[in-house]
Amino acid sequence: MRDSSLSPSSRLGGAVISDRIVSALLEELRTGRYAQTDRLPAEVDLAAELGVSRTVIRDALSEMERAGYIERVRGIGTVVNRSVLNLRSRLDQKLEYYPLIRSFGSYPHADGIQIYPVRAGEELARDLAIEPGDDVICIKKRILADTTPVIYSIDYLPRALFGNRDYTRIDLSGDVFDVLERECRQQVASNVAHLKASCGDEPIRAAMRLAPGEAMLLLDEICYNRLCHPVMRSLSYYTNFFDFSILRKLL
Amino acid sequence: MRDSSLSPSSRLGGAVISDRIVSALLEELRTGRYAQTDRLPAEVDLAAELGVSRTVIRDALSEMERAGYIERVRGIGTVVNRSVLNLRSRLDQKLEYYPLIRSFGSYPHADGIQIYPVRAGEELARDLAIEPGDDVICIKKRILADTTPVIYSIDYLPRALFGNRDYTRIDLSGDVFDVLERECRQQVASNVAHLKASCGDEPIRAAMRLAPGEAMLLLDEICYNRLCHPVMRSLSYYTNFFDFSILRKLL
DNA sequence: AAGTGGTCTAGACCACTTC
DNA sequence: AAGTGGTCTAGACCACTTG
Repeated sequence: MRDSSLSPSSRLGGAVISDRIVSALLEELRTGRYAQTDRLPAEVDLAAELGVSRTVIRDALSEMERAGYIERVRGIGTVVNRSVLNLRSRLDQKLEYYPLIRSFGSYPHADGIQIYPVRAGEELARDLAIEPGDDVICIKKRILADTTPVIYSIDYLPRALFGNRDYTRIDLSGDVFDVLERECRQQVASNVAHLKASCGDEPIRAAMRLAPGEAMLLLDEICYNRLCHPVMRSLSYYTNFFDFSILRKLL
Repeated sequence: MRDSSLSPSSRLGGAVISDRIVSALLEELRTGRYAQTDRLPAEVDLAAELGVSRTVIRDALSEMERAGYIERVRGIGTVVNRSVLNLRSRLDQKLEYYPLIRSFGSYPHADGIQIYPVRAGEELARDLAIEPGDDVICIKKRILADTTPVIYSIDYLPRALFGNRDYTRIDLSGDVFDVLERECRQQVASNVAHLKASCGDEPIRAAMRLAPGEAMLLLDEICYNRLCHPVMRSLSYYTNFFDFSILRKLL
């Protein structure tokens, strides 16, 4: 029943048409035909115009609603939230800080890197779904945007992720997400972060060049791969260089 | 084609069957048949067992995936994320702090309440989609959990939301979400928060009884109703009494 | 080859809002 | 009454993973 000419050349993994529709609608909303409107056309109209079934349109709109760009109201229509549309630095959507720093036009790099092995205690073992006493690699470093210190990060990676290789011969100094992907074939799909405000201890404050009265966001995170298996625990201190936003919705 | 006997007595607004399925599955995952497993049955099996079409199952699973409880992997199945399942205090899901404080078994109440009118400046007017110079009601207060100060909040509500009524005769001292709903017929559907770490100024630190070296989360929020119209701006200082977690996912 | 989730169609009816 | 989004069915085929 499906016209396969609609989904050709799909080297992509998952959604094809409906993802393309999301991109197209976001583009139209930002700079195109729908840039001035606060309502999208009715679902049936969109479906007719784009030559797909209403289900496809609804899939696309569901994704956009999940991200907060629109709100669908029964009997009314599809309403646009322009404020959300213009947000950058969404803490709930972005996981990696290297691309984030680049998006500000700054050059991300690390210094003061320390790498050493530790043995997992009770808590770390539970967090990483390993046994207490198992080997864990700890990576501490300071991240700068150009010359400004913006993050102090402490990462814990299960030694087992590197198999039998000698991890001391692997370059662990770059973006830890790249390391995980390149060296461990692990993609981080989601991440649970506990949020605190922290002033940090003296060495960290000095490293981050904090003025008195300045505080940092402390993100205590566990990263999971697609199969919901933990692959990393991180503690990251973020200065207020970042203007993180998050979308909060009742579910 | 639809058997209406499946959706009886639906005083509920939206989803009926699929919402019931979400609740049932979450219950089974937490304390029932699926409490020990890390995979849910295949979609077709769930559909057959529950006597609904696969679409309904997929709607339910989509909602659960959005919340982070499960991850669906093509060719593999539906994987459970037990860590997310056990989270409380999700900053991305909860908007109101009164119920949150209650969920810790504490009694939420406010003191030091100040209410006064202000005129909107450029920024506030833009945030609230009103004109500069328009009347805005400012509510400042301290929130306590039992006897511990946990939040200092500053709320800005457009005067126009109260129509012609004399707002000084309205009780604005309780949960501001209740006030919005009861007095303004406005339900907050979503909320964009900008996150900072802050030490606060001296009066606030004193009011919150902060020790030296303690910092607070500062949430700078704009609340929207279902129609994506802003209804409130808030600045809230949260002490680390709260252990907020958030789910971060690539979209 | 078998099994899983992902996409899509075509059509039906329900619930809510507005005129 | 007309229009909107919300729910649901029944069935098809695609893409990926595993044995």
